[in-house]
Amino acid sequence: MIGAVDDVKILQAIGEPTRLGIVRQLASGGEVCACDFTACCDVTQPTISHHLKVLREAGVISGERRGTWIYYRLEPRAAARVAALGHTLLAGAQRDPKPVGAKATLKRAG
Amino acid sequence: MIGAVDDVKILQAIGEPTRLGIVRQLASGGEVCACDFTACCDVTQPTISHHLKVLREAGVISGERRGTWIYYRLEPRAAARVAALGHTLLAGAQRDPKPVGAKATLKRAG
DNA sequence: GTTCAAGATAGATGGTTGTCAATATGGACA
DNA sequence: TGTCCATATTGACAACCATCTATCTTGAAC
Repeated sequence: MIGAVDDVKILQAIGEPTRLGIVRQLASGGEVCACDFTACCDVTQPTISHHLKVLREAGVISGERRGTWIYYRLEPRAAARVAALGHTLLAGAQRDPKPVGAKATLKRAG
Repeated sequence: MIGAVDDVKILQAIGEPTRLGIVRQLASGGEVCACDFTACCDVTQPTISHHLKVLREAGVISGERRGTWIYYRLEPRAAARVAALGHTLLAGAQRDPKPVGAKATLKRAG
């Protein structure tokens, strides 16, 4: 399946307290200056910069420089992948329980 | 916000190749015997057992013993949290770009 | 060009994590 | 009771990661 590796990267990226905080702030703010993350989260500026890089390289956010400041926003493509995965899991969780494991089925049959 | 910590745990849990594979298999299979994970993923049995424990402790899956085998399934609550987060991110990504950062706004004004 | 502030990079470090081999546990069945 | 099989636990180790301090780069304005 194409994109499976990217999904892991996305989940790894947002599966960290500071980075999930950044992403949530972006989701509610739409567009946020990098300088504001330093204020909100209890880590130093290089750490924020590192986390922004991780999120950027995972395709979760993108930044645009405007003068001295850099403004970040969420990447719709990554957001869509998380939403799709959530939908898949929810559908799978609500499905009727019917075991289909090949090995288990064979053993139960034999 | 209640649940933020749990979200990180859930994302950390499914943000690993083997574990995401397990979860995807559960989503499509509904209910899977632990013995079948050993076959699919290219790791040893203790490693699978370890990953199942991580997923269990994050509330992503639950297991039920039936005779010799243990059958795992997805936990609807965790699946719902992923779906909700995906929805939040998608909504935030599609929002009109309007910077709201307090610090940045102040600086641009002054 | 100089200065100042925003952001990125480098290097170091302590903690976490994925993996394995070896062993333990616990149900099923003879 | 004893054996077999599925699963869990233990202990060890290498790789990775989040964080820091210090320093570099870059754009703006004087």
